[in-house]
Amino acid sequence: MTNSSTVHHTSECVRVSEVLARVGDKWSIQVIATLGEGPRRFSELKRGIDGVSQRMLTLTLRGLERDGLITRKVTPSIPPRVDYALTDVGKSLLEPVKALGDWAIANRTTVDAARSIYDARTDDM
Amino acid sequence: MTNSSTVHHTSECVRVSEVLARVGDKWSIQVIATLGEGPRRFSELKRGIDGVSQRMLTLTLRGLERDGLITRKVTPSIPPRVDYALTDVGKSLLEPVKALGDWAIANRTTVDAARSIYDARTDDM
DNA sequence: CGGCATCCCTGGGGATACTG
DNA sequence: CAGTATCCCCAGGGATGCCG
Repeated sequence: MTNSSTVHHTSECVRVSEVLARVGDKWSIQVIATLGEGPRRFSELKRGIDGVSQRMLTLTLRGLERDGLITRKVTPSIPPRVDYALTDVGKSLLEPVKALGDWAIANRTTVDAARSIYDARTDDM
Repeated sequence: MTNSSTVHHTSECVRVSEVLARVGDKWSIQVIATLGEGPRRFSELKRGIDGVSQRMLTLTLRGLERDGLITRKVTPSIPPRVDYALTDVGKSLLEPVKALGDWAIANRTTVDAARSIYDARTDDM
């Protein structure tokens, strides 16, 4: 399929880009993956995801909630408690993301090697 | 990584993040998808990928080449000619990326609907 | 044609402080 | 505890111009 499928593939690519824009940001997948193990409180997520600021965690959670990938359940107690969990849609996203993760694991050494070679080739120039 | 069950999943997530950092930028998947149809010249890629500047296209291609996902073949003629093509590793990446694309297509209306609802709920506040 | 180099500006995202 | 608000910095990336 070299030529004829160009048109519709392009429109698909835009969609893929949008998903990657959603999922490809710095923290979303880590949140999704963590919630893939089960519901978590805000502080649990913050502790579990290394290096995330509460600002970015909040923004990430808001974005995922907006897209219907996670739910946000507030328990107005003292101290307050907020639980996040994947929706069914969110869980379904877990599958292709894991596929990408498997690819990453499977090809990490290959990619790293390619980088070393490329860097070595370009250093002495 | 605080407890034992999250250990291996966390290290995987870092890898996934790295892949998404590579593939999740603004142009990489579009380049990969286009090259998935067959080798392309620089100008063909530029024309085929809407909105990309030659600067970003160059940077994207360099990054993908560095990671061993594409090859760059220079034909020193007048005018010069440069052909890009996916490597086997690059082709293998096409699979999980397409899986993500399929998810995007399958869930686009659902996600869009969730957004509309969320935005409507937050507008009147 | 296929680049690099330069300028410049936007916004992603960290650190910190305050609130219900 | 779970945020919101503010400040600030720097990398991503567009526009333009020059070169082999």
